[in-house]
Amino acid sequence: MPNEKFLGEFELIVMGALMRLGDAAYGVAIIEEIDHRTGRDVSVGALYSTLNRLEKKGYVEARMGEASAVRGGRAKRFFRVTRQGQTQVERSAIALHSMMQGLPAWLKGAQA
Amino acid sequence: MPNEKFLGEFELIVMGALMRLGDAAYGVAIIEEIDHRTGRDVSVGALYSTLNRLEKKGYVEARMGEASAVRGGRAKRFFRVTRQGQTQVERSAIALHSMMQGLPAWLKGAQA
DNA sequence: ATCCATTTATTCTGTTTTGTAAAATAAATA
DNA sequence: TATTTATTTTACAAAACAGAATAAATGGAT
Repeated sequence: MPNEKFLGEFELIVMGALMRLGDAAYGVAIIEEIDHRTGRDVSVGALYSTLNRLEKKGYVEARMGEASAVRGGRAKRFFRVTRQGQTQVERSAIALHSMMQGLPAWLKGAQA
Repeated sequence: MPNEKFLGEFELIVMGALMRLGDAAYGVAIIEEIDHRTGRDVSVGALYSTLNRLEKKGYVEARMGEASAVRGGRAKRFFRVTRQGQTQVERSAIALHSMMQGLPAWLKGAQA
């Protein structure tokens, strides 16, 4: 029996952003949320290819929104974490925590 | 200026194992440490290619040990995290924590 | 009313880096 | 010289990433 997979580093970051944003989770908002929390400058390509991959694996679901009445207000694609996705985040969190708990570098990260 | 990179998911796991093992961090011991803590079945190839990449980036350092007086006791290659590597683990920890803190899935992982 | 520049947004294309398994090789002892 | 512990090599799959292309909307000029 082969290994069950864990979420990649960026996949986990994106899942976190989705969970935080709830209903408001679409492209630009996700990029801004990640930038705001981590200072990371995420390219659109990086984000969407990750979202599509997560969708294919059944860890996120997408729904189409409606166009908004502002210049360029094209319809958004909103994402949310599925139950399966939630489970995967937990699995990754457990693995990471088990491995890193108690280490100074990790604790330092927890405070910041 | 492009983005500074973060450690990958498995890279972070390996760095954690090195920190835990201290002086005793070599191939088999690292694999066993990861298996023990996470249940993950790491192949030797996966481990060494990751260690070599981390070494090339200056995040770990290797030293050769001496052969041990047991059947097949070939000399081991021991690894330790460099100061730069320590910094990278912190950076990744901070990013991950900032993104995930407060989320139920993450907290659940922290307990387990 | 229609064209078109501009804006917000997603999709597509291609490349690099990371993750992985398995086979090959090496160095030791019994 | 067979067996054991260990590392190295090889080859490929998956994840991360950037940037260009495309799409769909509005606002203003004519």
